[in-house]
Amino acid sequence: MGDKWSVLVVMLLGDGPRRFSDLKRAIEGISQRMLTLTLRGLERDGLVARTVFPTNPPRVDYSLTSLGHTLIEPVRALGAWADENRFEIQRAREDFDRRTTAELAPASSRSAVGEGA
Amino acid sequence: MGDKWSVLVVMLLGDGPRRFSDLKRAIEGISQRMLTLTLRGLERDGLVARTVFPTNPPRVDYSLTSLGHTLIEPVRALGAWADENRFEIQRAREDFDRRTTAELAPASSRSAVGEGA
DNA sequence: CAGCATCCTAATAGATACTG
DNA sequence: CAGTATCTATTAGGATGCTG
Repeated sequence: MGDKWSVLVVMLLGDGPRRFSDLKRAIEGISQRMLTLTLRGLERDGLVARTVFPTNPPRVDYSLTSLGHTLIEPVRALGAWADENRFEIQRAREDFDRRTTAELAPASSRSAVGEGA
Repeated sequence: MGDKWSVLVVMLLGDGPRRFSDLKRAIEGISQRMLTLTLRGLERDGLVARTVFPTNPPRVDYSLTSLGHTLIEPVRALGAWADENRFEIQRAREDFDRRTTAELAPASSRSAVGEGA
């Protein structure tokens, strides 16, 4: 998928299997519906395995498949990048927003101007 | 951002600067509106630089910033993963969909059943 | 060429209530 | 506990027309 919930779930399951509500608590901010949809999507793609224990109350474990495990490394690399650069990105955004909020105080256009090639 | 258009743009700009319509042609399937929004977003995050040549007709180059360049490697790793595993994922999806389309011919539930832990 | 503005639709997220 | 069902609000995205 590529969306943020899927990324978080894959990262969490990288440390081992987890139960539904366990994931729900761990993620914080995700609705139970989105967690269901996310897990269903990951399961569909063969990244996550779903194991039902027919106990009462019911228990369902989610774990990464072997394919899912191969995803961790590249995803982690990207996560690390995001983490390392989040302040620089934040700063860039603030700069950009300040520059473009000055849209009403002209005398300067929005972009760098290049020399004719 | 993380969306697919941004990923594609970053990959393309990894090979060097490109002009707007150049990108539009290269991406194929992107609308001019989405390309504008995507570039604006990347510019805002400090990943892409926009250079205007005040010629006639106007010319605008987009290129990766140094921050943008550091993104290429992790993004490429993820892209490589997706490429390597796309058939397996496709197969997993077909399996999953076949299994869940049989939702109307029961006598088997949707998931693996675990032994009681 | 490189866009911005506007309109409109379809997909998505999120909250809430209910079930085996 | 682990969901499903339903409804609403927000968003993404495409199409079109206009400008410097």
